[in-house]
Amino acid sequence: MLSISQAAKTTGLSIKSIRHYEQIGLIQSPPRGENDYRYYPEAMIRQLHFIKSTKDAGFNLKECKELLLLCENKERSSADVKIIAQQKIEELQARIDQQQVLLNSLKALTKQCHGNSKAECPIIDAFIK
Amino acid sequence: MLSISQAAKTTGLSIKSIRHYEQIGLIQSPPRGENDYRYYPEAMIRQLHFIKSTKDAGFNLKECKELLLLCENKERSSADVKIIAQQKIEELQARIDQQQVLLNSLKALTKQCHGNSKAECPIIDAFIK
DNA sequence: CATAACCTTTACCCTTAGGGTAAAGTCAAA
DNA sequence: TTTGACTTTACCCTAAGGGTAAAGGTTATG
Repeated sequence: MLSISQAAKTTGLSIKSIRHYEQIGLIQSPPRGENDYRYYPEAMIRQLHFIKSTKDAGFNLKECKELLLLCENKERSSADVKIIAQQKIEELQARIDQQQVLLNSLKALTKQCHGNSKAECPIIDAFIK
Repeated sequence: MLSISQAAKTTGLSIKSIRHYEQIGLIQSPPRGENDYRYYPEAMIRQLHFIKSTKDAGFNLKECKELLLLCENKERSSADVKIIAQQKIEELQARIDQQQVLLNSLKALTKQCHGNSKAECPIIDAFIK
């Protein structure tokens, strides 16, 4: 049984995050000692590891929860997992594309700006329109 | 003098946003009518337009404020504007790169998943480690 | 054994950029 | 005049925690 700081250290999560996950129901409440401290059994440590991985992979906590449920469900079909992954792929792609558009126009504008001590500035001008 | 809904319509901002910008000091408080309604003179409408443009260009409100100040400062140097734009370019590029990494690994994983009715799933397996 | 250094708890406020809603007052048109 | 549209302030909500305080528990050292 690990204390919360030990759990944080081995999973790479912060103490705040672990408590937060409990609060929003992403993990269950761990057993408490007589001192009221949280003590995490191995099964919960494994869950926390899993959450860390999915979070690092770009999933939000709601999606992490779905994946965790699938992870622990032996009746799952890999199709269900794949659907979630594909949705995230599309979301990521859309975000990247959108940011790339912004980046390109900002680059174009910036290239036109002399960047000197004068007030005249194509970047500002573009925003005034 | 435009009412807040007229200001919102012509600038493409929401009423909530306009009030919010006032609250955080991004714009000044507009004059009020006897009815206590906000009425926006043309100069403020131009500011709101400018804010809409910079926001659409990917800047956050703090940066919008900096740009607005530069916009209204006739002593500005275009170099100052260019620095802000270049910082945003780097920030956007970093975010895109990071998301691209996530996207690539998620794509690789998803390609390996059969997406059938069986429980075996390389995506889940990757997250368990 | 005492005390310092560290750990844990709950609770509260903070972040971004507003959205949603309520209650109350105001304006304009039929 | 009444109805519908508009405005006001005020409050709670979002995601994912970070920071801090106050209080109490634990451990290591002298």
